[in-house]
Amino acid sequence: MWEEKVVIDGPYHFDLALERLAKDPLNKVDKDKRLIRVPIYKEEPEVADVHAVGTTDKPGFIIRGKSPHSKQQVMKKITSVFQWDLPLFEIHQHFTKTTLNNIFEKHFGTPIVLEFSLYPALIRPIIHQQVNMSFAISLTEQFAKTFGFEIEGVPFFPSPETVARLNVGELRNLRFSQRKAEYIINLSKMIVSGELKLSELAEKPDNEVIKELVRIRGIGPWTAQSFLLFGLGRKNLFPMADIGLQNAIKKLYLLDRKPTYEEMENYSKDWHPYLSYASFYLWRSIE
DNA sequence: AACCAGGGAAGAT
DNA sequence: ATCTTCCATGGT
Repeated sequence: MWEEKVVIDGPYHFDLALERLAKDPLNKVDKDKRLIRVPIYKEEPEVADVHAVGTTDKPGFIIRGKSPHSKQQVMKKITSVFQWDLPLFEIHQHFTKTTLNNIFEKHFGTPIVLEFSLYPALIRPIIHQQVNMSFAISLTEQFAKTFGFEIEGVPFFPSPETVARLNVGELRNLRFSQRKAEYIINLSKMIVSGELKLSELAEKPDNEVIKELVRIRGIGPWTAQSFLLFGLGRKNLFPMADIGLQNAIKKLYLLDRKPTYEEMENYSKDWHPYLSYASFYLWRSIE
């Protein structure tokens, strides 16, 4: 058992981040205690606790882990997942000059918290394709709880090896569509065989990652962009196929219909190179 | 009951 | 290359 305190530059509104994370039952969040229990995916999976002790302007955290042996690794993972190394001030500064000014002020300091591991970061958007949010969240929960495992009550996604051995029927029983079941099992098989190496994607530029992922059946532009945004923490993604983004823009600009791709392209011109944050805050604006 | 949902593949033009 | 249709299931 070890404990470490981290102080970072503000703004960083941890409570708003927890509020969003709490919508997913797989996340073990205690908003009153300002605490989240984090699954750490590594050789020997373990759980770490992240506990906020500071304010939005002076953010501080206490991290508690199990084995001193893996402390370095866990701290590095948590720092990157919670994006503690990215100053949000500069990003807010950028958006004050744009049409997203009000939205950014309303959700001031909300960080993008990444997926806890790359494999879930790819599986989750596939599950989320085309179905409403509550059903998607329910599917994902059943998937993780049925085929994954738990440590100290914290759910972990199954490994690619486990999923690769499933048959379509086992996922159909959880109300997955035939196609989605095929997508997920085949993708897992590709990871197991080494045909797809997620950790290597992390070294490549956005456009190459998209090019490589889109060749895989079941992964289109939206899913690849989502992986880059929430899996790799890339800063400049704007998934225009996303219904939520379309609705958020419709609301922001008071349109009587969903925007065309061309309109979205035009609106987003001032938001580079932080399109991921524009996307994220637009999603927040309709939640 | 009808329409929509944090898309993508397959088929048609 | 770009547009249209089908997939498939639950929520509102």
